[in-house]
Amino acid sequence: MKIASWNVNSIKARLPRVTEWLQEFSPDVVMLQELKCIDENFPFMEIEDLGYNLSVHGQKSYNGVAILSKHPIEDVMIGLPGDENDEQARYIEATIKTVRIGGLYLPNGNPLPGPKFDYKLAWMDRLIVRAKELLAQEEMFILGGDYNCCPKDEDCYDPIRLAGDALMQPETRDRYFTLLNLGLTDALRQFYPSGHNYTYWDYQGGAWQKDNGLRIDHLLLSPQAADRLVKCGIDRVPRGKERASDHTPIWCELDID
DNA sequence: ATGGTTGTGTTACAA
Repeated sequence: MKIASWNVNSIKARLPRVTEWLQEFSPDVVMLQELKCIDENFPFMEIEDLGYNLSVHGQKSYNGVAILSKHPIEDVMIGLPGDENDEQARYIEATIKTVRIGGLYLPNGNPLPGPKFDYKLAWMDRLIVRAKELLAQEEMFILGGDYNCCPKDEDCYDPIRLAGDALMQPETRDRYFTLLNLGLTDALRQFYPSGHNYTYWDYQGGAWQKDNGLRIDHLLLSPQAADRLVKCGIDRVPRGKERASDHTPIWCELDID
């Protein structure tokens, strides 16, 4: 079963890129982030016509997450628990076959210090709580998406230049590594233990052409899912196309029916 | 070099 995550930076602007990629790559499950549209405006038909079921958690202009699946989507949970006043559409969780899938769009957190960075850290604390709850069930799960976190300096093309960015802060990294220390596995690093494996390139300054990227999209696996991990990779092809998202898909394959 | 790009939805804000 192929499971992917992609921050599309507007599903409406990206629909041609998304549909061609679904047909070429044929993932079983996809977590999408930054839909930038309300549920009613999501292009359901165009994606359902390709054989995908859909669960969408949209929002006007900003954020928005979805899960696509060739298999039935069950027990959908909208929103990350822990703050009833949080109205940003950044989390969706559902069960597909025997795997619990959590699709997330972690807050960017810039500028810092300030309320946006505080919100990011609080959101990460809530994600840690949710990860603990899922781990207690001792079943297969994946927490995937745009984490807006460069775990290490090697995950950034110029760590000096971006040292002040929220994606690089020790407080951000500490919380990311707390997730790993709970027992989650960074799927990509199982196959590419070190080096540059970027998933995001800024639109500005020819970042893509210069390979000035960041590794900020991650697939974190529960121990039961990691036991079935066959392969993981980053598909750079969509980033090089016309009208591309600034992110490109990350995917993994699990050995399950 | 205090800029640059893309998207939403109105011309400001987020990334």
